[in-house]
Amino acid sequence: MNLIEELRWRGMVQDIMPGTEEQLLKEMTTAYVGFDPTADSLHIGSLVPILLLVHLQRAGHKPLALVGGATGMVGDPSFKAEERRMLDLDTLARNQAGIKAQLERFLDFDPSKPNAAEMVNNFDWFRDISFLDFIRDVGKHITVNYMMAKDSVKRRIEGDSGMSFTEFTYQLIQGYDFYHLYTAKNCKLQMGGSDQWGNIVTGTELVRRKANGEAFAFTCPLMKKADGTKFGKTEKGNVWLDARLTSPYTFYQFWFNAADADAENYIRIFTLLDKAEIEELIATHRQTPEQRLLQKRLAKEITIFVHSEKDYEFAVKASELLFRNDTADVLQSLTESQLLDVMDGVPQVEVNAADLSAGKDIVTFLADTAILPSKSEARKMVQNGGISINKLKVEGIEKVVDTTLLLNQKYILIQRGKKNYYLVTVK
RNA sequence: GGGCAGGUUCCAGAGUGGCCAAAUGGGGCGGACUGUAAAUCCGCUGUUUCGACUUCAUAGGUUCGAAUCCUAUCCUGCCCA
Repeated sequence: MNLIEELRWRGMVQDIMPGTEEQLLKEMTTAYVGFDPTADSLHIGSLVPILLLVHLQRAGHKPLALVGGATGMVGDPSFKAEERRMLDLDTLARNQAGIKAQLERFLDFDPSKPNAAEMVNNFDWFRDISFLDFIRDVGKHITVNYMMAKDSVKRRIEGDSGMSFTEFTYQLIQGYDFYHLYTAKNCKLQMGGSDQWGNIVTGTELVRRKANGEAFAFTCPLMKKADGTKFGKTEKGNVWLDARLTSPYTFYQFWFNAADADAENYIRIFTLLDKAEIEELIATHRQTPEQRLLQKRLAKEITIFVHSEKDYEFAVKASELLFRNDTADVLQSLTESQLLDVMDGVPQVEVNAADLSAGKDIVTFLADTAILPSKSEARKMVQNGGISINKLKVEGIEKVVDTTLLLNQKYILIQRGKKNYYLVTVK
């Protein structure tokens, strides 16, 4: 299977420019994907473009990862209802560094290889371009009519919040990136999410008009969930690749909880397992969906890919303890190191020994420890039966939290809802 | 620059002087059921020492009383120039 066939089978090709497949078969091709420095870590939404680069490199081509230092200063309006808030320069610099460090993990940057991955930052070439130069050299080639016709900006043009000129410029800036990489690094292909199609095509257009060259592109469908909700979010927000922002346990749980219909797509997109193995897994899963074999395998593969084998094992161990039903007794019998092992990655909360020996009512306790944001929410949660201590449900708001509840003389396990755990440690 | 229409709680969107912490829908959270699923059903969804307190773009004002009326400012959309 060639690269495009492989990606097609995995469901990773949405739009493709004619000639792209031929180009990839003809020679080692340099291709790039852009990453937005909106945070100092990538999240699992970025995993799809990362995997595009991984597949590309495995197929013998040369991947470029572009960090959008310049584009991040402007903000991509594509399909967004409202303008994004601007990031200050320090934040951007920090974010770029964080993202760069993460990408290094997934791609082979060994310079001795002909198709070594490279990292580029578009701030490096935009820094020295003046506004006048830009509008004369680049703006001349693209009409406003062309730019406005893009679906990606339609929502903003027709909507009721407007679009600033800054944002409107975005597609030209991104388009120029492609032109620059084409001339500087012989980069002939851009990939990205399908929401980037408009921006990408502006780039190929610039390459054609300004450099009289031919550039190619394809996009990958945006991740969607079968129930139509947004991919990549949990109750707590984004699922990040950085273990400090999303623990490996939470990360593992995210994939483990994938709906059946989604898991079949995810395993093709997010793992590098081959076709035969994936088809077999799916077939088995359809027969016994309640065993969640597909989700387990999916979660395993990605957790190891993004974190490590060790992190994966912890996550499994913790999941078993936290989700088995009869574990109130087991919990009591754990030694301190066993407990800490399993709770690795569960948010930890500290509390004063003095406070606890005096005893605190459950509502105050939950609010003080910030497990719930306010007393009224804490009260409602307890009254709804949403709080458990050491795997035992709290029956009413009269419940007092004191030292009698301590596990190993220093821990209390608080559970909010079914899936949210907090380990309270006495200081 | 001119005219018109707007800015309401997470979102959409009611409310045009007291009955408004503010309808309804969505989303979110919790519970039951389950496969740590989907669907369904139920509860909650500004804060609180439960007496109150702070909210309806911002700042002033009228009134016993304002999200609702007045003035100024900021922002957005549409139309005209």
